[in-house]
Amino acid sequence: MNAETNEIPNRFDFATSATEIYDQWLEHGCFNADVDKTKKPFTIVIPPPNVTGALHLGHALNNTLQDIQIRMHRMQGDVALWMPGTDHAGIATQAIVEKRLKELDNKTRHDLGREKLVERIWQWKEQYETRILGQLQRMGCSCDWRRTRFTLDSQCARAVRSTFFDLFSKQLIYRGKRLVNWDTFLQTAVSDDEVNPETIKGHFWHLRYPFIAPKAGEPKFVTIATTRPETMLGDTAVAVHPDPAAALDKAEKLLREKLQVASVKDQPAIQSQLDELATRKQELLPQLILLANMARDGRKLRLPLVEREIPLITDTWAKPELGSGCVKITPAHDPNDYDVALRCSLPMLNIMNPDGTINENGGPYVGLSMPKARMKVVAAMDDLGFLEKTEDREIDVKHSDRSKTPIEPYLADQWFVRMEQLAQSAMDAVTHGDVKIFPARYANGYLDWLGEKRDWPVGRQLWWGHQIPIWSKTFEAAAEAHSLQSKIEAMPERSAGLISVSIEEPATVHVCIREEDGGLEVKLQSLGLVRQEDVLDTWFSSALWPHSTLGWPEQTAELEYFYPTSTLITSRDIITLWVARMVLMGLNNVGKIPFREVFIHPKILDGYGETMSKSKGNGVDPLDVINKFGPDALRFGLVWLCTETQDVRMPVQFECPHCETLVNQTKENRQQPTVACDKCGKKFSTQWAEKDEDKANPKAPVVSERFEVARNFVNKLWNASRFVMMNLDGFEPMKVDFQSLPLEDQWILSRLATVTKTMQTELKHYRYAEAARAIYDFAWDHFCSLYVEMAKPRLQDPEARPLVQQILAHCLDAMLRLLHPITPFVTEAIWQQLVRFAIKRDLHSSAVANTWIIRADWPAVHEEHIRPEVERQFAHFVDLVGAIREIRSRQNIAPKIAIQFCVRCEPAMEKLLAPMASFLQSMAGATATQWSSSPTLPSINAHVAIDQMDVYVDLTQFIDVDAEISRNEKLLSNLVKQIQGKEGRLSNESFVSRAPADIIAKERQALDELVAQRNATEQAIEKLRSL
RNA sequence: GGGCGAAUAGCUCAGUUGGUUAGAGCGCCACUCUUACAAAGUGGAUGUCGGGGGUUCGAGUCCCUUUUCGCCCA
Repeated sequence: MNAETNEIPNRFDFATSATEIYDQWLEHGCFNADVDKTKKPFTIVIPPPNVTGALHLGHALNNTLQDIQIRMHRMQGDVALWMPGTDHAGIATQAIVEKRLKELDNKTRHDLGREKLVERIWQWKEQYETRILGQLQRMGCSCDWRRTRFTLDSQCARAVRSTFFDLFSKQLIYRGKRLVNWDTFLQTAVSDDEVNPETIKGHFWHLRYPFIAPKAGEPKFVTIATTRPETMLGDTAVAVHPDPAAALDKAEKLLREKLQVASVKDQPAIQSQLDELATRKQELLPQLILLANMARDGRKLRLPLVEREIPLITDTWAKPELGSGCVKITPAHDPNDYDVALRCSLPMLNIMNPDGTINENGGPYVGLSMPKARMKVVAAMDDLGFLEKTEDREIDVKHSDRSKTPIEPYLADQWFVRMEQLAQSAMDAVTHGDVKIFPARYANGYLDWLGEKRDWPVGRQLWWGHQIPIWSKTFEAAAEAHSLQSKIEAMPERSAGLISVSIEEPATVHVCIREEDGGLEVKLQSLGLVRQEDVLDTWFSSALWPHSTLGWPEQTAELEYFYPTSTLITSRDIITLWVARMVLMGLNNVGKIPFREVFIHPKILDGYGETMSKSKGNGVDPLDVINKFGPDALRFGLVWLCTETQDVRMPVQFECPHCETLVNQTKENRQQPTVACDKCGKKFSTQWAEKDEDKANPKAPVVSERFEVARNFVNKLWNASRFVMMNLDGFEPMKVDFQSLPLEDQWILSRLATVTKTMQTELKHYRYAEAARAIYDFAWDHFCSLYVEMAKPRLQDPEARPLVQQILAHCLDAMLRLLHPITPFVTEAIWQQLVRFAIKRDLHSSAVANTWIIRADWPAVHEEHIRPEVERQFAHFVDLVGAIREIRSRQNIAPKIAIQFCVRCEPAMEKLLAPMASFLQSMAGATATQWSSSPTLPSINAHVAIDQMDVYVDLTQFIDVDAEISRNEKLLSNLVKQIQGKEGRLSNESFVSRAPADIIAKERQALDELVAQRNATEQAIEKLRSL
């Protein structure tokens, strides 16, 4: 904008304006939220993005939705606090840094050591935190940056220590041996949520174990089948079903039931299974019964290779309908076998080192990796004649989500949180309605997951995270442990509540220290206690986020005022991992729920319906979208698509850096380092470019044309504002009597009041797309296409001009405020210019407009302006304009040529529409010659029937007979179709006798009108033919 | 295997308690540089509402079933 000449460019220059505006907001503390008891608090804590990498479009959506709520509540006069921060994302971040360490320096974390590695991760964190916060700022997020937290900073650390100490003291934390998912690459246990099954090609090896001293008539071997033969080194039993006959009968019964209800297509497969079962009964069953008896008789086997004696046992885990009917039991390396071992009191033999190699229990195979051990074991068994056969088979192998390497089930010491009570409290919070989840269907998953009340394994064998604050010592004898326990219990720190002590059977002492305290640590170390190496699961610290960020465990003024927070806005994949745990931790620590509402927003998918990810190459950086379309378009575009039921599908394009053409991303080209432009043919590079030859091509931003709608809307808004401002010279605020306003003014004010009300209720209920559509329709169709068009002639009339200026200024003002939460930059830019033309512009207030729209009041709903009958009346005008325009277009009459028409209507309609003559002139280029219940028709005319009016456009000068005939014929066939439908319905006896009277009456009336129209149309066609 | 969700115009999506001829934006076609906006304006064409069955006078909407896709859990 040129301040001297009042010239306004016809595009919003977001590239320079956005940062200027954001800096101004920052400079003036517009985002700051401080305790003010005269006002209501409104609080949101950000779902802290992981510092693993830059933000993607999913984050952009998530944060836009939060910013909208924050900005709206801020305008509504609440103290709106948006608490920002990032998450250390334990395993994910460490995995990335370790991977880079390997790639760049070819080193492992052990080469570096704990301290050095953690230092490196902090560097990584600083780099990405800066990038992430920068991205949020470019999006316009109005967080209170003074309060930015990190889940690993000292304040969060203190909250973690306090929580851990509290749970430990309540005996809700314990250590136990459990079979865990072991990631041999990262050398840590990972939770079930961090592993994914992948189907890979494997083998099914059938192995024989010899019996020790079998009796006459008994088999010499038992055959088992396994996909992981190396685990035989840790076998401690072989199981057979206790009653194989009954088990086979049961399996058969199930199959027969299935066959009964199966579709024809599925029947053959089930039948063949039944046939196989019958064969088994014949051939295998006697053998299995014999084996079950042998097991009961205590028969033993000699485990080959390690030459260990192991029992044959009976357990229902052995399935007679599968394989050989017998199964090897490896308790320390298989979850099902682990359960069997618990049931049958079998020893558990660990054969693996943390790095995935065979340990000393593996006999001759010690030191080999699991895959190498597998090959050697199979070869050795083959040499011994114990390999019966090998089958190819597809098998599901769990893979670590982080390192992408296969998971080894592994028996390890793990720290757990007992979930029984905690989970129940979080379930109650939702079932009692204290925490409301939108959309409600997501409550199911939350409740189901918590309902399992599985204890939470919280330890991770990592270096990046909150180290578990427990010092332990294991003794030979229980008595020694108890004596140390007594000694510690007698310490003054114990009575001061700084330490807590417990015994893990049989002889381990655990001491938990409440707060960071070097002296105390030394004291415990002098007693021979050693700190636990493990760190806590990253979700442990994020679970405290709503209260730890507000200062807990201190009872701060912020905590008292802003907690519980108002709403949590997040994505569905972390409802259990994060949302549920925040609820239970909030209840445990603060005694109150952490938030009253939770809104689960859709996921952003690409054009193929796949989730976006960097590894697929279909990810979109919000900054690319901002650079091309602007931050407001990014936000509006996301909101426009954020509906309640559907995920957001978003086809992705490369933007050619040479010619700016959008090149569709396909499953092929998104994986390639360089792609050729569809249009100019020149090459550009993608995220995969690594070689110099690829990098030589300029990199293409990845965007989506879905944002064009929003960009166009922002432009429309900008130009409508430009029009208003260009026509505000000489503007003086004036008092307005609503009742005596012309129809068009009453109408736009009624529309404005309605859309204000809609925005408020839709946003309150998180129906973002509906809100966006409401304001879009208002701004584009109602304000721009109709009101502004009608304002044009009025602005030329000195008498009408002041009033129109007032209404325009008022509407623009309110519209900008309604849009500000969604499109903050463009509305602020316009707002600050508007001040120069109209500093007082609100119809209801003589106050000077606020300097900042971010600080302006949210528009009040003026119920008294909502006039449904005015909106109905106005619709007649819109219909009339449309009818005339259609004829113009059909007859191809140039816009500059004036035409005439007459209308058959009742006097009331004439009274309503005759005063609008000037608008018909300006908007349809047409003049009415008559308004009458029986007008004299032009000799050649085109007739259009609209609600309560017949419009006859004079075509004496213009007639294109063929065009008019074809228009009428089309109309006629349409009418005939409808008449047939209605006549059919009304002649249907059951419709007439059963449908409600008002529906029937409506149908009759509609039919009469249609028949009248048909007759008129037929006559018109006849007349046209005679010309 | 269990649970949740989706399937509507070429594309992305609306469609409240069942009730005239199922809507929007983009794209497409035609015509317009009309001084806010060509990122615009005006008009137009485009649908077996995934398939099958049922309830009902009447079904995109309710019920059953089936197919395909996505997500979560096992």
